[in-house]
Amino acid sequence: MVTLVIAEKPNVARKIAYALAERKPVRKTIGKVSYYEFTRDGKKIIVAPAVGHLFSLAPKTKTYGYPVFDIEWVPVYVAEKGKSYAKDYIKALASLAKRADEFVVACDYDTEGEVIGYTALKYACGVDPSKAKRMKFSALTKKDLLKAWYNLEPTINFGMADAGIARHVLDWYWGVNLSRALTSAIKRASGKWMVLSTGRVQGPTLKFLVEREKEIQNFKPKPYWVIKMVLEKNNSQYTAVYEKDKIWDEEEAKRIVSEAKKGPAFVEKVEVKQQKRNPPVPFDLGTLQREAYSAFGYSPKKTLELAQRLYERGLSSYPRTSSQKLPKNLNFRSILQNLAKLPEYKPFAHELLGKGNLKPVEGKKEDPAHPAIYPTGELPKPGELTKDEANLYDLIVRRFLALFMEPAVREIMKVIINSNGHRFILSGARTLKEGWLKVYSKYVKFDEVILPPFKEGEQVKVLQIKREKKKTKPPARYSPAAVIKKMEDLGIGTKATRAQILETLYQRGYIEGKKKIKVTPLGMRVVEALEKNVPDIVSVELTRAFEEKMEEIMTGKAKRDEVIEESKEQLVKILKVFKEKELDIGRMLLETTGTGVTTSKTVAKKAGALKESAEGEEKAVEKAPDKEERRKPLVVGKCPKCGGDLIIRYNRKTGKRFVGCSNWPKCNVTYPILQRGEVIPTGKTCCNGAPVVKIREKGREYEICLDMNCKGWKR
DNA sequence: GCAAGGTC
Repeated sequence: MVTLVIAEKPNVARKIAYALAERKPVRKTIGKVSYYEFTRDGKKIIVAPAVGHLFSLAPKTKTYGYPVFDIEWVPVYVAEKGKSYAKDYIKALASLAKRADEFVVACDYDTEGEVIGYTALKYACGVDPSKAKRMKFSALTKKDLLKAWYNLEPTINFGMADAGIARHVLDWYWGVNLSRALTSAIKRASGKWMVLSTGRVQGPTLKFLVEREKEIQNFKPKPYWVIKMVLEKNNSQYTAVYEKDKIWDEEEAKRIVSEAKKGPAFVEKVEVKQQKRNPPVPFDLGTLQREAYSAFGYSPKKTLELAQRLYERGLSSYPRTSSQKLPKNLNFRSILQNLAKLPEYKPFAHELLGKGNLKPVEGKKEDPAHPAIYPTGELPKPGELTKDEANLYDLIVRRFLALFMEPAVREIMKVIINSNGHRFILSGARTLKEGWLKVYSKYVKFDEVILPPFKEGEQVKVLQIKREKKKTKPPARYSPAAVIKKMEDLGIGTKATRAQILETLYQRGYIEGKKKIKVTPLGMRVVEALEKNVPDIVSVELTRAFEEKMEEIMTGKAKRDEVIEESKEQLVKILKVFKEKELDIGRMLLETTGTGVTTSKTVAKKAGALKESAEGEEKAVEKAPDKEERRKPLVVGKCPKCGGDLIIRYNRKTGKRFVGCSNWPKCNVTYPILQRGEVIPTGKTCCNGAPVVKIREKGREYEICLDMNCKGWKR
């Protein structure tokens, strides 16, 4: 009897093995994959990892059209570029499965974990998922893992697996079909191939950015006045502000100033309050991403990458967590002892080690799979970390140290000055007791405005009372960190995907600006087009609806395939209408001014996002009354056979481009051409009069002859 | 090529 235990990821496989093994487990490898062998209660056990999803959905037949609903599970490395690392893991599971006669899924206990386990069993191990048992644990401690091992669920949770599968399919149906529809629309209107996309998370994210953009565009600044009193005490000047912070009427402001100037001014009241400020809570990923953005200006994606690197070096814990709580059984003392070896943390760590009871503050958020992010106590070797890694490490360590420290105590002082019946407020604030600020003041700033003592009733020496004209400001643009927060608040995306989805919006040319995000005209039009035709996809309600359906599948109130079928029928209708209006929608996407209702006149001139545009194509849309004549194609040279124009054409079925003669069908000259990159005519010819074109792709440029038999032919 | 979700 050999039992194969499948973990969600390598690190967890190791932990499970160490927890379940009676002695030290034996680590073995297949390819690059480590797995563990050991015995327990006389039973041979192998623990092997997946690396997240090993299988992904892909269309059964390769077409470029839509709608497409015929999909299947394929290895991730087949479906997506850059996933070749998964190959070894699938191989390893397949080979270990041959030796096993019992299977246990030990992935994270959530819908995705269940899908990872289900697909690994079915497609990598080649076994019936209903034969497998389930290890159910919520912490990776020895105690919890052993308990789970001795209380195995008899089967995997098929409700959860079905809900998860439905989520994958629905996201694919909606996302891929609508992305294809958008891409197709802009191609029909412009003749240009440009990938557009949307989805259950991209849609609403872009939408709230668009809403902010509109608020800013429509914003009319409104003037108002503030009144300030400059006063002197102990040879220093201080500025108090009028109790009403905005005065909308200038005459009123004038009146207040002239009345207040008459004086006399005296201290009406002094309010002093002490405020206790508790340490900040442990880092979940979102909070870390926000803090790293405000401290260092790192994008959420960059922060996740840095945190992942620190994790892989063993310096900090797993980053993709939404927990704000530290594990109860973590050995804080030993972590602190190690951190004390680094001079910059030594005084703080020593202070804490002197305390009897080490109790960190904790936040509200929880995560069944992982605790909050903390330093492990492993120390970076000198020079091991890059500047960015070192910055993030410092942030994580200081945050950790702060958790155990005393609250800071702040004094807030408010002096109310009355001058001829008008009240002005002088505010001060200072830190009385630093507490955790000692270690964390690098990353959090509190105002220090120290006021001299004031007594109630004392006369105030007023130097000046003045009014200042100000204007209301439009709402601020979102920063990348603020987008992540907003997504969290709306409950769209996950901790692991939000940063990447934001990057996708940049890649699509929907948004720009590294710190202050601006929606491009293209981004505005995409939301407009979707709102008009597929309002569901830009609404967070779609996520809510999916969640409800998943809940129903899990509880057995709904069937997976019926839910999928229902969504498919809904999409079929939507996509049919979309297709009929494709050309209009495409034209609308190209517009950069106006409301988007006008059609062919206001066109592609400023479609700045169309980076691949070739000269001469853009105006074509203007005189575009008819379906086929709508785009003026790019001429790359003269036809060697009939002297006609050689133009870029697209295969109707596959959407692929090629070079063909404008006199087709009379002349049948065609050349294949690379699918990627911008094509630039050179005017030169080569073999048998075939044109030479320049291809510009991702900053690279090269010239090729279009004749495949040419010696210089590439690809 | 297109989604969103795990993970390196």
